Amino acid sequence: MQDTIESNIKDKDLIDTRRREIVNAAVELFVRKGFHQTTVREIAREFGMSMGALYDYIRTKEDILFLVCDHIHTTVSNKLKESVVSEKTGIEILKNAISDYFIIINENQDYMLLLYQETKSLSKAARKYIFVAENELTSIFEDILKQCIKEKTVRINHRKTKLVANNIMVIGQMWAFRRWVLRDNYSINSYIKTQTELILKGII
Amino acid sequence: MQDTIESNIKDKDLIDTRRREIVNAAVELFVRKGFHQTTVREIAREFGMSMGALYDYIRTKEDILFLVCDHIHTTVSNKLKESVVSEKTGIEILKNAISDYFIIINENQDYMLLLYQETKSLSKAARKYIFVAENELTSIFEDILKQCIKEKTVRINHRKTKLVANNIMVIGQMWAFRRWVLRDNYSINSYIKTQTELILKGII
Amino acid sequence: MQDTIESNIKDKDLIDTRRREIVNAAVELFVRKGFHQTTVREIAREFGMSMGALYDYIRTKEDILFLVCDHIHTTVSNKLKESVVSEKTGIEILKNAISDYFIIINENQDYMLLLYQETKSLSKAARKYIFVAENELTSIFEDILKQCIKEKTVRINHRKTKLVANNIMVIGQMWAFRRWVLRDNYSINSYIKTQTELILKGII
Amino acid sequence: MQDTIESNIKDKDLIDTRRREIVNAAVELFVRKGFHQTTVREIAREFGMSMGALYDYIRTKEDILFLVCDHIHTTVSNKLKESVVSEKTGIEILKNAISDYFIIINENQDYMLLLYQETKSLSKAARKYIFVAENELTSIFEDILKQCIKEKTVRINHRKTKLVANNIMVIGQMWAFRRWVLRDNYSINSYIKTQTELILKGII
DNA sequence: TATGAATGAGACTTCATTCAT
DNA sequence: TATGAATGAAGTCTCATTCAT
Repeated sequence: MQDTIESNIKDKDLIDTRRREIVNAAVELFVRKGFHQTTVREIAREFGMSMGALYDYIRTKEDILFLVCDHIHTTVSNKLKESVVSEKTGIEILKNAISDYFIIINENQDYMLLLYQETKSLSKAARKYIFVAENELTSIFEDILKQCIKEKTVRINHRKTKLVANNIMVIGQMWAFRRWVLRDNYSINSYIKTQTELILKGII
Repeated sequence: MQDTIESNIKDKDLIDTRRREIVNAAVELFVRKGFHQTTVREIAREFGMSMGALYDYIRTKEDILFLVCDHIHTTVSNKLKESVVSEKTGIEILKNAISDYFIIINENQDYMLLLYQETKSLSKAARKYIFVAENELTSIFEDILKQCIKEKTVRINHRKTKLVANNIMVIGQMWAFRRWVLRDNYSINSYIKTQTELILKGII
Repeated sequence: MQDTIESNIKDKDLIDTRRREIVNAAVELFVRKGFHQTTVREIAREFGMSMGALYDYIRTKEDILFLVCDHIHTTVSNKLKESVVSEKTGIEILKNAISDYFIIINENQDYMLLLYQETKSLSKAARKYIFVAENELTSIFEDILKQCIKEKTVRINHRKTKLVANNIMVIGQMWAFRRWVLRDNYSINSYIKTQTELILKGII
Repeated sequence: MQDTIESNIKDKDLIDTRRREIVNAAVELFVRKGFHQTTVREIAREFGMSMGALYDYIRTKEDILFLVCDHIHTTVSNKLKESVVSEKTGIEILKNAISDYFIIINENQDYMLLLYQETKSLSKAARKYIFVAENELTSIFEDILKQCIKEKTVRINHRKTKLVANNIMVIGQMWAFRRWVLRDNYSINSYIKTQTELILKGII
């Protein structure tokens, strides 16, 4: 979806490379200072090129935020999708998916924070795009739950799958958002174990 | 805790009055445009006084954000605390508290969003303050859970109370953050009913 | 028509005063360097206030150009209108009007140059406004010519009045635009005398 | 006079070819958007070569403007010079020259506008060059007028020839500059007819 | 001779904050 | 206590020009 953003540069591969570099440069700054507090100048410096060069690959500062958000989401999404492919029973897949998702979040805590805190600085269109991507992710859990229902290992009304899927997502993100509270009492592993139990008890 | 913020004005009562007005003026603007996109000029206009007057009651723009965040949190917090006072059994109190908290969130959706999205624009000290207040709120649920454990209506390890309390908070906030997804399938009442079931099943 | 331009300042009189100062500051710079070569910083410096203050009275750089163009046109226009009020015969009024207009141009050569060279840098709306004002000026000559026709001192088809009026305007402006060629052979007075003769011979 | 402009390229013919292409590319852009609003990138794109290649044939953006102005002037000038060669009486030649010049202007209205509006963006030296070329053109009319005087068909002081010649030029250019006013009432032919009458009446 | 990515100075504009009244 | 004009630093973005390939 990066093709949406115009560029002065003709070499498509170079655009990809440089945009990756820009994302890398920006993400740390955004995490540390937030989008608004980070200046384009700083990003260019971190990027290692001139401001002019930076602006050859994007059109506005907001484009950078979009690239960053898109990157984060794609990373998380891809990792989760990989992990879900499996031949096991629904309930096993669900446990694994929860575990994998929570671990991914744990490994990308800063990025998750960034993703959810700066979304509102995006244009409506970009926000919508992220929103859709988020829903896709949620539907992964929804699908697993539906399989569980079919296998009769989970006894909830079909209508509730979306809600439970969202619960899982949110409980996962909580590990990033409330880390300062949880850290004292839980490792990521014990967090996963405990939360999985609570979730499963609720739906079995 | 507003005393933290310096003011040119001597009359304490006047400070309180004016600051309430400032919060009222700012909150809608922040909700609509976000903190950074809102200018002090706009706030002053909405406030109905001059920029100079506005700056007699605060020291920086960030102070306004803090006042707003504090106000929102206090509102929610007070409402919840009121509702919890009761003579019923722990489990009844828990159900009521969940219901009340979720309803409060429903009635203050925009404010909740604001509270969690703009927090990072606050200074470290202010952020800490909000953080502590948030924890206080969480501990309300924790205490109820502990009472339930004592009454043996809830069978979870004592250690888990904090986690479950946080889960409740987060599931509640989810109603504000994912409203676009949930709105189609749930009213606030059916949301409360279903989520309460899931939560309770997990811990009983 | 200055009311079209927005301003942060509430005091209407102050707006007028400051805008006059801005016009004075800008006009010399524009004459010397042209609109595009003049920076807002230079204008602010000449204006004697900060850039921020400058932007309290206008919204864009182009606004300054508009103010300048409007000012020039109004100045010329007013002077000409004053001079035309008279009790003499049409032909006398015509001679006087030509003379006055040419003298006004002579006294505002730089401004005339500016007016006609930078017009295309204005927005369409502003250009239209100047265009209309220019036509008003032309119609002054047209009206005089019509009076002459009525008095039978000028024998041209009614239809031609507009053309002749435009000729007079253009011949007058020529004194500003081709000054380097004409200066060697003509003073403004001999220029007026000779051109008036040529024009009158053409229409009598 | 293009030799004034330096070039990296050795092949003189290639320089000429490419510069003609550059002029063709630039002139439409300048007409449409003005010199300052047109970027070198746009010119290169229209030119059909890279920016580097473009800069092999010029040294600065201003050089392009000069090439364009020179081209326009040369075009007009050549066409007029062609048309003047004749064996007729002075007065006939004069009428023809006026007619031809006005027709040329009519056919190159946009270019005339460009020529006179962007001149001030040229360097002093380039401006001078255009200025001299303009004078040459004027002197064509001057010479014809002198011939008329010699033939006693025109009765004006010798000194006035330059003035009248300039009048003719300016009245011609007026067709381009005031086209929106004149268009309703005149075709180019009726414009020529009427203006020629007025001019001749003035000098006979 | 041709390419086009890269440079970097500088342009316009905004806005939190102050201070004379 | 209240006003609002003024400040000026800082922000985003553009674009003529260069240079390695």
